[in-house]
Amino acid sequence: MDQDGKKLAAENCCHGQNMEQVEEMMPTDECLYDVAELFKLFGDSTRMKILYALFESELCVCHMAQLLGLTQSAVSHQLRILKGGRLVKPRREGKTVYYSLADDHVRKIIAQGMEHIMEQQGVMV
Amino acid sequence: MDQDGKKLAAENCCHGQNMEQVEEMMPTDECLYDVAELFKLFGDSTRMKILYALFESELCVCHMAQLLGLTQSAVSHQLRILKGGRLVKPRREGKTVYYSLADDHVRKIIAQGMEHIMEQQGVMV
DNA sequence: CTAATATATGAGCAGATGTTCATATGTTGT
DNA sequence: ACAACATATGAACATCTGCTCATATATTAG
Repeated sequence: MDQDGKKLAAENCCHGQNMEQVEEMMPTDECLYDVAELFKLFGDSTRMKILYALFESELCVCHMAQLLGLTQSAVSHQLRILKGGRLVKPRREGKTVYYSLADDHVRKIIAQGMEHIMEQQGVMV
Repeated sequence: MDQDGKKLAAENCCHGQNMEQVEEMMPTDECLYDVAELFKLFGDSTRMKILYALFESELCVCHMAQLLGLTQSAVSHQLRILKGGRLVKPRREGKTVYYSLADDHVRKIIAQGMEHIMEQQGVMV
């Protein structure tokens, strides 16, 4: 029993588990939070569309909007978020701003996700 | 001018861009949506904690709750979502249910995200 | 069957998120 | 300076999300 008078379930089940070991290899809460925040950036179809559109070459905001069938405003808002997360970087040329993927990691992460989807579709009936 | 009497911005800027080419290599909307949905699963710190806890070995629900300082209910709700997305799989043994990562892709994706975070922290001042 | 334990789930709620609309900022040409 | 164009941003709003609480289901022991 603990101080509250209730037995903690964890004390009774899966005794074989080495909890200390699991706890030791866990990253800090802050680190896990940051990773989650990173993946959150990829977790919206509008942002994913934008990122994928930038896979091969840079594009200006208006072209992205046109290509993806989105409002200029919506694209701009999402680009702001992506820029904040260092997933894309802007390059100004006169009135237009060209965006491109910030680094190759972004490409790798998306590719990995895409792979996983494809595999699952293959497995699905 | 288009039919609405407004010029489309995209017609005037970045003339050098080959939009057809970009459009051709774009995956279907459905595919992009699925990838976004996949990443959304990784985009919550509670779920990320759970996934990372399962990195090395399977764990039962109550142990996850204890280890991560979460309610059993909260963990169970998130496990349901993760299971739905085929990121984890359950194994029943008597009263307790052990969860483990569904496949190695999950590990790879998390590792890739973690790498990205580490790199950025290195770059930061 | 009943009690105890482990997990799952539905309802309700508070906070986060993405879009639209209007408007501001920045750049170029006249 | 002014007009036109490209982009950015703030406010408002509707939707989505994750948590808590209560309760249901499943399994085992007695």
